Amino acid sequence: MASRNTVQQRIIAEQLRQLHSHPTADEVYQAVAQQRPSISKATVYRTLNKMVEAGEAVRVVVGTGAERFDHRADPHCHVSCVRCGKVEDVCAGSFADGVDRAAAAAASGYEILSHDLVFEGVCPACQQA
Amino acid sequence: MASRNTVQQRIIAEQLRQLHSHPTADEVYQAVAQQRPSISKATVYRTLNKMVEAGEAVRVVVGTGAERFDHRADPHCHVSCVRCGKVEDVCAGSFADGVDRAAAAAASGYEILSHDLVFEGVCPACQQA
DNA sequence: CGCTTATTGATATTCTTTATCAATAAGCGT
DNA sequence: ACGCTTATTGATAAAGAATATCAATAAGCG
Repeated sequence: MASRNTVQQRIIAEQLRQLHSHPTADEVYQAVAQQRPSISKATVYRTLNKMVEAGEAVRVVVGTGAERFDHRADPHCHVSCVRCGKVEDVCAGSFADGVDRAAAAAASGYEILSHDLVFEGVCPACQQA
Repeated sequence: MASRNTVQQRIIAEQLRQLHSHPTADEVYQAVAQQRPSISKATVYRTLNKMVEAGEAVRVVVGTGAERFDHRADPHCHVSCVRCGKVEDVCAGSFADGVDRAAAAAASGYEILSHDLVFEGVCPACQQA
């Protein structure tokens, strides 16, 4: 028996799909706990890691602090606000990130599996203050 | 008196300049401690953060685990090996990363200050095994 | 309906980084 | 060269995030 389909995993996956805020593991836990108060934080961490490994989610590593998770598995990049810490998608629609994996592979000798592109800046809201 | 020129800071800066392995704060501490065993880990953390803030070093955030520091402050990107965790520079010399900050700014409304491009893959050594 | 065992929940533990605070020393004026 | 002020250090506690451990639970097979 390779793997089992548990309620916990289904709820976590669904919550992550609904959260478009690039939540931390703890934030996913908060959302899941609304629906299933008995869930353990360890289960959330385990399940999120499993989803990342299965390619069903993406781990977004931004600056310092906790890791964040993205329900979108298709290639796209992120902006994070250095003031408030918010993370958003960029490259929505027609904007291609222009990253040349082949060139990186050639230059490094690595077999390139993926890449992450993160912009740091100040979000529109924080530009006001 | 704005800031002081201390031996500790000089040793840390010099060690970081000599380490081209994108060391973690702890690895920098190990190197510095060779030369000044009485140094505190807190001082290493503090000084590295100060250097990053001053633009004299770069914090490289790669996958999970500890943060890494780069003596190079000029814009370039990184490859990390998903097997052994090693981090190396790419984009050495003529390879430009082709990232379009203006487009990201236009698409997001953010004021873009910097960007990080990290490739994940398998390094030549790990490809053997 | 049992049985096996993957998964869970609760908690301890590890690991990384920051906070605290008395002691030290950098660098100014004299 | 000598104090004086206070930025910086060293040692350690504390915070925070993620993983490890392990008995209890439940998924899904026959």
